[in-house]
Amino acid sequence: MVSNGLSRGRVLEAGVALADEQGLAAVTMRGVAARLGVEAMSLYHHLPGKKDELLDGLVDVVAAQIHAGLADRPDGDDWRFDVRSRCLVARDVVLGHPWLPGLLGSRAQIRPGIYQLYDGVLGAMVRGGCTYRLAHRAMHALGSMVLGFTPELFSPEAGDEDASADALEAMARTLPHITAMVAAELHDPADPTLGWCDSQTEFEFTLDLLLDGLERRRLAEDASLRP
Amino acid sequence: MVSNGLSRGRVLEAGVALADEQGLAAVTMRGVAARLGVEAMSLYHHLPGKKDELLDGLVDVVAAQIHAGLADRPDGDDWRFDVRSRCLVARDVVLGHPWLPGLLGSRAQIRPGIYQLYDGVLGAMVRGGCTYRLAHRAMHALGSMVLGFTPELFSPEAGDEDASADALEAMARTLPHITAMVAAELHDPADPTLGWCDSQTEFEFTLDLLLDGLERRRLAEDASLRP
DNA sequence: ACCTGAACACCGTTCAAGT
DNA sequence: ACCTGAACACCGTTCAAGT
Repeated sequence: MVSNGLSRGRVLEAGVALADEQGLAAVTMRGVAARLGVEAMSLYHHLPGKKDELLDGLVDVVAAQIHAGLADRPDGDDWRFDVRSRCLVARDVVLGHPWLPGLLGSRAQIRPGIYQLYDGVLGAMVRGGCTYRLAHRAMHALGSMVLGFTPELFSPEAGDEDASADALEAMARTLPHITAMVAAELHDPADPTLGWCDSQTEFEFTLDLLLDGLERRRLAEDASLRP
Repeated sequence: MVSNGLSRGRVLEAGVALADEQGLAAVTMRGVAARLGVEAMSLYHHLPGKKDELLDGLVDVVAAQIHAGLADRPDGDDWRFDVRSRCLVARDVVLGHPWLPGLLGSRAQIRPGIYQLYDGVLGAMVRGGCTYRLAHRAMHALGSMVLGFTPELFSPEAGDEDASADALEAMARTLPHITAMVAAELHDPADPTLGWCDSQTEFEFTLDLLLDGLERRRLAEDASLRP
């Protein structure tokens, strides 16, 4: 036969299955190839970016599964319900691929599919009346819960310095809320303590959010024990 | 000379420095050895557990740094202040070793030094009047924020099935609050929906904690904009 | 005891060669 | 175009050998 039926999609599918069954360490070029009944070197034809592209592809596959799960999910009139259901869908998918958080943490670049997930949450919050700053902080808190990490949206790597006008337009099209958020925060000198993705401030904000909520639950438990 | 001055401590120190400078991928037996001016095979004498022991040792070094930072930190009369300062110290140390969360996520067993950190937070919360159940949920929420993960305390691996009476006694001594929490939750049939570390319930609890807190912040912002 | 050199089975990747 | 075999520089690890 002229072709083996090998394709980028089949290779990534095999990589995900291998990671699910034997962990990320088992995902080697030779291992994935063997699962497809093929030589390791054959993979390079379908993954010009080499193993980096394989690993990025694993992230893309999981991100696509999350997006598929989000598709048949109705938007409610309560932003909390909406964000909550998005997080639950994402978590449900990630539970089936427990290697994902570790993989995400080890990758240099964040994949577009992951950015799109954050963009959706951001949109739901802003529609619900949240400011971009509040939504930004929520992203960090929720991201670390669901995916085990949160990308620094403002870091130099996120928006490459050589970003062309075309690239910016494309970003505004696929990530409208992230784009708007960046614009809003760049032009908002209201709170100089926050500044440019001040991650320490973000961290303390989320920490206090949790501590305040826990104290409120503690007081409620106290009250119900001593009526 | 009869000895090279090589020791477990010096090997781990070199491993941490290498990880800090070039990332976790650079931490190879040969790489660490080269940094010490020695052959890779020499390391095995000081790390009988091989590379696994090296990686566990990196975790231990960072955990020790956090414990050192916690030592000169006064306990306040507000549990939130106490927990907050513990989290900030831990985060401060982890920022200097950004490879730690990924490493923790990839390790099978959780190190005693990490358990001790959780035990300290647990103790502060219980002293402040929190129930063990609430403190348990807080641990998951805070753990994923600071270390990027939270161990399943009740999983079979955590308390090995062949745990001897001696081992249990040692655990009760070094991890008094975790031991008490496990005991309390095992003998508390009050809430059958939670059960044995029901991680889905834990997740939804934390999620709602965040969403409720965000909604409260949103309403506060709204009120301040329209006085 | 502490350290080493040679060797083995792996890994990612290149390159020239097959069809 | 799609796939392969041989080869290279790495990796963790073993083992027999040095001191």
